Amino acid sequence: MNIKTRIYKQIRDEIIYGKLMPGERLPETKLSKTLGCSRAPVREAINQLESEGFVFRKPNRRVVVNKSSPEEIIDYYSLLEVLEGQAVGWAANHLTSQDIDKLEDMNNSMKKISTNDKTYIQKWASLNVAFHRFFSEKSGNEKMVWLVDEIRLRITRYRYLSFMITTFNDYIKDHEAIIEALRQRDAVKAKAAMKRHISRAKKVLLNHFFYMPEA
Amino acid sequence: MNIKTRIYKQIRDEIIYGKLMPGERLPETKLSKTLGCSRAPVREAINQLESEGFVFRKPNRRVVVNKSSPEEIIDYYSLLEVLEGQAVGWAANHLTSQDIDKLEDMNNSMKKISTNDKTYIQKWASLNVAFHRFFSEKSGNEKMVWLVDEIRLRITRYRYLSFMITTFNDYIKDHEAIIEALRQRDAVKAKAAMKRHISRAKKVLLNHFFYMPEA
DNA sequence: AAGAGCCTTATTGTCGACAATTTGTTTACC
DNA sequence: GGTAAACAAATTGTCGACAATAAGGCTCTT
Repeated sequence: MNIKTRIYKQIRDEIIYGKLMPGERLPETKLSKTLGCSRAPVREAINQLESEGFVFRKPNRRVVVNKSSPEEIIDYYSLLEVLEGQAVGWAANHLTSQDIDKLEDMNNSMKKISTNDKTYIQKWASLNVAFHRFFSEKSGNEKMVWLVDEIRLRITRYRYLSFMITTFNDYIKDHEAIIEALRQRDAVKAKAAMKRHISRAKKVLLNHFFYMPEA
Repeated sequence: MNIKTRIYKQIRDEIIYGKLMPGERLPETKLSKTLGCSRAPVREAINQLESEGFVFRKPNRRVVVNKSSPEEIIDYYSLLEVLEGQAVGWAANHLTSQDIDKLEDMNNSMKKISTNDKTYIQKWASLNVAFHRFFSEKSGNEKMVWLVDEIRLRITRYRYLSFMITTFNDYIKDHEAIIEALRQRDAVKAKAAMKRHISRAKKVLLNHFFYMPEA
């Protein structure tokens, strides 16, 4: 693998998992020393992180980690509601019953994940991504896949937190409602169910991390 | 201005205006010689163009100009319908009557542009961008601005062609319909009008450039 | 003590060079 | 004649260096 790619993933993950905090500066020279390579790959990695919204350049050309904010969560999730809702609506028209079986399998696998399993967050996350990605892939619009992926990448930070606080039962029921609507060939209902599902995820996140009562 | 930025704009414009054709390769060494700089800024410019969908890397790490396709037009414009439609719907709730006046002014300015003016395409384009951008800016969702800009950047190639073939009257009437619906405070109607408008632009483009009868 | 102008230091922007990889071409073999 | 190995050319990935720019600190003045 490229040095650039390795560096990129490393820095990105440190941002996602909260090791690099918002506002923290990312000087190329220091990073290249820490990571044991020259500035060129570090620079490319940072440029990519900038284009993906993880970091941004201040007017003085210093690069800092982007901050988290409830507004950002609201904005991204509201767009996901619109886009994934539309994706489900489009996909509903040409999903085969085998496709729907596959969705059900994924959801059942999620149901079986035990929170005693040490890697349950990773397992849930990857199944959940696959479940959601299924719709954009079957929407018949290639660019929908790109767009939803782009947004989901940008909210990975938040979703990682979300996974640690949620009892997944509500989400699984949401998924079941979507699947049920698809079985009935009711595109409008399926779309509405997806929007509700994403809206719930948005609220869960907002409640836990920004509007928490002073306990 | 940065060398990187200058190079980026130059290459991007050559792609947009059809000077660099789809499939054409972009070797860093050759470009740096042509453009009179070292490889570093060329490389950064190309990376940015890649992240914006203008070029892509083949498996052999050669970079080539992305091809145009009717599917791509359909996909991008369909997403714009959804997103800009939603933007209008959201914006409708908090647009002041001064805001609507401003929209009307822009549309009237577009109406007055004469095709005898040599720069009429540029004038139309910038007013049209401002008109459309107004809604995402007023949608109350910052990320909507980013998303719509991102998509519109990617279809600049097509829109440039579109400007050369269209009689703008239909578009101006579409805009008027949107404005009228907004004056009536009818968000649903305004949203539908915007979707129709973008759908029309999509069809115009498709008809002229890909389904042209063998004349 | 507050602010303006220098000096030092940290950081980024750009360069040329080399190593690694891929492509294209020639040569040898069946 | 066609295929494979060997070689040459083109291209990218990475490096270290230097120049340009901005930040932080120092002195001097008021």
